[in-house]
Amino acid sequence: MEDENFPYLFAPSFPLASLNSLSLLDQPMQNSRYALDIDLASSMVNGGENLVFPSLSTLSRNMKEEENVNKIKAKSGRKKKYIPPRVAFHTRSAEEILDDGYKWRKYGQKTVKDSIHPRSYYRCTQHTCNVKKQIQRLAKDTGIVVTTYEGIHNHPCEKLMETLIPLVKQLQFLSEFPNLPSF
DNA sequence: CGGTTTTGACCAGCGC
DNA sequence: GCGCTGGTCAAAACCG
Repeated sequence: MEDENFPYLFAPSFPLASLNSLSLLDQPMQNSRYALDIDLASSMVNGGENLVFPSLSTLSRNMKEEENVNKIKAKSGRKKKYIPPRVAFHTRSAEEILDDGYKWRKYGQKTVKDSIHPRSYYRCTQHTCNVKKQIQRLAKDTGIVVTTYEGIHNHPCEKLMETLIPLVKQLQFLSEFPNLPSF
């Protein structure tokens, strides 16, 4: 893959569940720079990996660039809070906790202005990894859950590895018998 | 017992 | 300054 950061940015199951209706929003949520509109209700209709993966790859690259630019600005410029790039997923779902393949630890919850529903704060449980996410319901449309990610995972997704490792082992095993009929 | 959630306290920006 | 708001800390509670 051309973007080395991409595989660690988002786990497969989360976007995969929503391939059918992923689209870029015109207006990003709050202070998140990028937003993706996802409809879980129409999930699993067909596989559209080619649709999603390139756009997430681009997002990852944009976030990295923006992070670098902002850090340089923060160093040389005046005292302003550094806001890291964020990505917001809009997901129509009754369930708030969407499985994105990573393990998270909740570290806070806040009632936010102009919304009945509280916002929850999560951190990636991997000690070396400081990726965070926020979860809240959209005030305007309660059916929509907004999941905002901040940072890029510096380790692979557990769930992804769980499924991949047996496959790789099997391939290694099969490769020891080059005369086997291929499929 | 170890990890996670809950929840009020605390703190840092921002606008006035 | 001062109050409001959003983000984080940390102690206690909770749970397998």
